[in-house]
Parts: sequence; C-alpha cells; structure tokens
Amino acid sequence: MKEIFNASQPTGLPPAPAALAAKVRTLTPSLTRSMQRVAEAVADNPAGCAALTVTGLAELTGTSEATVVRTARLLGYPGYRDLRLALAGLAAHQQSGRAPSVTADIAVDDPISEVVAKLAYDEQQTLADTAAGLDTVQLAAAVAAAATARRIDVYGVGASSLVGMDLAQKLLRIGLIAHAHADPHLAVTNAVQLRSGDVAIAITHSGSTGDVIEPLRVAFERGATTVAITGRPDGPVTQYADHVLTTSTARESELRPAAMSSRTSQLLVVDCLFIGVAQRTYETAAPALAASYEALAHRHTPRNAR
Amino acid sequence: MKEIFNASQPTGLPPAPAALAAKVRTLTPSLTRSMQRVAEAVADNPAGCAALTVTGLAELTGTSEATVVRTARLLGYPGYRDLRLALAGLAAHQQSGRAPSVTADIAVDDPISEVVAKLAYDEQQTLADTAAGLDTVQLAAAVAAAATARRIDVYGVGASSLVGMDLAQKLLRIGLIAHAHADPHLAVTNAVQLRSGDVAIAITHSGSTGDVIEPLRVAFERGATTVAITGRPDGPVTQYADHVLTTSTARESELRPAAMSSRTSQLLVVDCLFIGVAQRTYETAAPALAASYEALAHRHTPRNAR
DNA sequence: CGTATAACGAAAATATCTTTCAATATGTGA
DNA sequence: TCACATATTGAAAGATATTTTCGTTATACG
Repeated sequence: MKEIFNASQPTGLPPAPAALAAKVRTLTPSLTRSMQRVAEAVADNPAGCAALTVTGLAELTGTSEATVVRTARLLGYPGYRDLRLALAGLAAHQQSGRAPSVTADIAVDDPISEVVAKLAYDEQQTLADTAAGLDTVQLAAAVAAAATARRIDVYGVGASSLVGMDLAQKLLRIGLIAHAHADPHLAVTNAVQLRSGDVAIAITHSGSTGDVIEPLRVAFERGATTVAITGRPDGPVTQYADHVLTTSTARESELRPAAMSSRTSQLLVVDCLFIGVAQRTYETAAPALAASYEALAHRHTPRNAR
Repeated sequence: MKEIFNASQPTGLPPAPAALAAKVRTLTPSLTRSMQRVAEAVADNPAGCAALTVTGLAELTGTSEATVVRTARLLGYPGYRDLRLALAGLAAHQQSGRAPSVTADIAVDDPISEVVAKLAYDEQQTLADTAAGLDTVQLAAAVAAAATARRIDVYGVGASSLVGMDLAQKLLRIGLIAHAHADPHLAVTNAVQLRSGDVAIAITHSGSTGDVIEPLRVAFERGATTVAITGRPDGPVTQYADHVLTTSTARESELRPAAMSSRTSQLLVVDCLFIGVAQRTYETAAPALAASYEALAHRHTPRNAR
C-alpha cells in the first residue's frame, strides 16, 4: 500500500497560516486515533508544539514520528517542518489577538447573558473557520455550474433541509429554477429527471446521510453536475460529488447540538454560493430581486404604530 | 580558537518575538559585513526568509551556512532553526496587522474569495451586534414562559418561516410541543386555540408583516404569552407582544438582500431562546436530545468510503 | 613588511525530518 | 465466530537540514 496522503487534498491549497485552527477542527473527525491526539495537541497549544521537534511531539502525544508527519500532511503541509512554522505563526497571531475569555462550554447554570455571549462567540468562530476552510476553487466551480444550470435541485433532510430551502428560496428570487427536497422519496423521483446541464446539491453535515446521498447518486449517474456541502470531506457523499464544499465542524456539547453550528456553517456556504451565482447572472438577478421586493411591499402594514 | 557567540549576550534574554526588527537595527552596526547582509535580508523580508533553509538564506545573501548561524546567534537565538520560527511568527504578526480591508460592500466583480471574506465578516458583525443589542431581561422572560408553556406556536413567513421552523424543530427535540406556521390562514386558525399558559412567537424582520401580526394578535387576545422577534422594536408587531426580542438590522446592498443578515440575527436569537429553555427543562431535555440522536443513528451509512 | 587577530566558508559531524516496511489492529463478509 | 482484506501504527533506515570544526583568506596594527 502506498501512502499518498497528499491526494486527499482535493485542490492544491496553499497551507493555511492562521486558518490552521479551523483546519484542525474541520479535519479532526476524519482522522485516525493517534492522528487526532497529535491534532489535538497542536490545536491545544500551538506555541508549545512549535517549540518541539518531530520526536518531541511524537513523545508528547505518545505516538511515532511517522504519525506526526502524516498528520502534518493531512493538515495540508508538505511536512512537519512547515507545520511547525505555521504553528509559530499561529502562536504569534494568537498572542497579539484578543482575550479568549468565553471559550468555555455552555453550562446548565449559566446565566442567560452568558449564554448569549457564548453562543454569539461560538457562531462567530464557526463563521471564521468556515470561511478559512472553504475551497474557493471548488466554490467557483459550483457557482459556475449553478449559474448556467437548466434547473437546480437541493437535497437536505432534518436540520439541513432548512438550509436547502433557504438556498432554493434565494435562487428562485433571482429567477433561477431551483427546488429543495426534504422528502427522500420525492428527491429521488426528481433526481431521475436530471441530466447534463442540471445541478444537484446535497447538504449533509455528517456526509453519510443515506436519504441525501441516494438522490445525489442518481443525479450524478444521470450526468448532472453534483455538489456536496458537508462537514466530512471524506464521507460517502463525496463519492458522487463533482464539487465538495466543506463546512466546519465545531465542538458540540450536551446542550449545544452539532446541528447548531453546522447550520451556521452551512448557511454561510450557501450564501456564498448564492452571491456568486447572483454576480454571474447579474443582468437578470438584479431586476428579479427588485421585483420580488416590490411584490412583497403590500404585505406590510404602513407601520402606523406608536 | 573557540567561537562562543552566546557569550556576547550579556543577560540571557529570551529571543524576541516581534521585537526582532528592532534588534536587527540595533545590532547591525556591530555586525561584520556578511552578517549585515544576512541581517538585512531577514529584516527586509521576514516571511520570505522564513521559507528558506540555512543553505537557501546563505546562497541568497551570498554567504555561508556558518555565517547565517552566527548571525542567528547574535540576534539572540540558539540557532537558525529558532530564528526561522521567530521569523514565521513575525510574518504572521505583520500579516494580521493589515486585515480590516473587507469593510466594503460586495461588488458585482468581486472575486469569489473576496465574497467569502466579506460575507463571513458581515455575518460575524451581525452576530456581535445582535448579542450586544439583545435585552436579556426580555429574553429571560420569554424563556421562562416557553419553558413552562403547554404549547408553543411560531409564526413566520418568507425567509423568517425557516427560522420559525428551526426553532420549532429544536423545541420538539427536547420534548416540548411546538409548531411553526408559515401559512397565514392556518396560523390564525391555530392561534384561536391558544389560551393562557401557551406561548406564541412571531418572527418578522420588518415588524410589519401583516400575515404574522394577525395570528399574534389573536393569540394575544386569547391570553397567550406573546413574543415578537423583530428588527423594528417600534413596529406594529410589538403592539401585541408581551416580550420583544430585537434583532439587528445590518445594511443591505443590491446583491446582499436584508434577508441574509436578518436571518443570521434571528437565528442567534432563536438559538439563545432554545438554549435557555433547554437549561430550564434540563431534566427532560437532556435525555430527549440523546434519544433523538439515537433514533437517527441508523440513517447514516457506516462511513465505508475511502 | 610581518605578524596577530578577526572573518569567513568548505566540509565533517550532528540533529532533525522523511520514508519504508513489517507488525498490529480493525473491520467485513461468509 | 472465523478468515480475509484493509487500515493504522511505530521502528528503523534513509534523506535533509543544521551546527560545528577547522583551515584559509582578509584586515589591522606595530
């Protein structure tokens, strides 16, 4: 067996400078056990790890040099040396940064004001991570496909279905033909109709939601351009995806289900996709948007209150 | 003859992080010619030098490895390796200094990477604004009402309907009885059923969406506790709201409809509401959340994909 | 002009990083 | 449950990079 971990990097992204923390979080779930230990140590204490040699870090994490190097590769660096440099950069970056006062998890007895602060902070973090980890090449490709598509189908179930509907709603507003399917059966039924020139978008945080993978597979086999928006760029869903857009995976806690931050992340991706498409179809998008405002105007009472 | 350059460091100062540039200037006059060349290169372009090996830097400056190492020592580092680390840190530091260039609006011809950065930044801003402007007293009151409610109805149309569904979905997950209504007629029909001890929540960015105000008014008159989530705390909807939760109103542009940032803001408020309720119903919420995970487990394929 | 000293670089010695490969663990299908 | 295939892992060999050594060349000073 050959170990070509570089191949797992879809497009040759240049290693991340301060986006390292994001990358670690995004990638952690798809790492093996010992690699996770290394990644954790690195994310936990960048400054400390930057001071260590491969051997040192291997000992600290109770693994081998080989594993450390492998982890560095997975993180997108050519080797440990480069990861170490990035780590030093990150450390300096953090140092200059602000006080990470609210990093703690939300507890059952947190006062409501604390909850607001922590949630806002977490979601901001999620946004930053997502933006940092988003592959703009893949995004551009997805945008190009969507902008010229005959029709666009969006698949998502559970929490992701709302994101799907949001995307479809917005695309409709700029005059594109888009549908969101939350019902797996109807999704497959519709996917069968797709062909080359159409676009299918699957949204699943886990990357392994059968109900979403199935319609994407059908669309893929019918020749449609397929896009996966997922937190697991190595998950089964990517088998049938021409373009993969990665969402960030923030830690979850008992009170804070993963759905919450994954939704934030997914929405940002979807927004980017939408804006990208709107740019490329500006001629028709702008008047369509204006028209939809116009149509809604009479639904608002003339704010006489107070 | 022995070369103990370390001895030239009077007091065992720890290597400088960002004070490197200063150190270089201070030390330059006392350096030999070739060492000056090295120091100059380093001060000139920290990022570039950080990417070079000893040999590389030696060649670049037309000197030898030994000289580079000697210079590193003079600068206060144990060796070149450490200088390089410091250089990487310095580079990252400098980079972070000039970051806030993304304040501008999204333009039609922005490259996709710019779009991602601007959107992420805007949404982060929206979150911060929302958290800052949220009245925790009102929020606490709304939470208390929802946590003990017999049933919870949520009204929202258009983009806000998705937020409403999100809230209802989550409340359902922790065992509460919640419904989201996007259909104005059904919403009113259901609102008639409410009475004291029930909670009705209206979500409208403009604060003047008749289709949402109407059911809230009905619920209000029936004696239910009513909550308005709106960007216009002076809008008509607040007439019938016992508690008003204010969302932030970010600027919108031609390509960036208001729906986008209002949605972000609304979701944060809804999340806070949810977490608050989950805290107060922890005894039942925690097992209910766990159970809902459990129920979904088999819907995921066992990640066999490479 | 000669000598002492400092500056410098080539190359050896060492440390560090990377790769290979075999052993072990893990999961999958009969 | 077992046998098989595949993935994960670390020890050690191999390759690079860094540091040290040491001899040569340059410079200063008497």
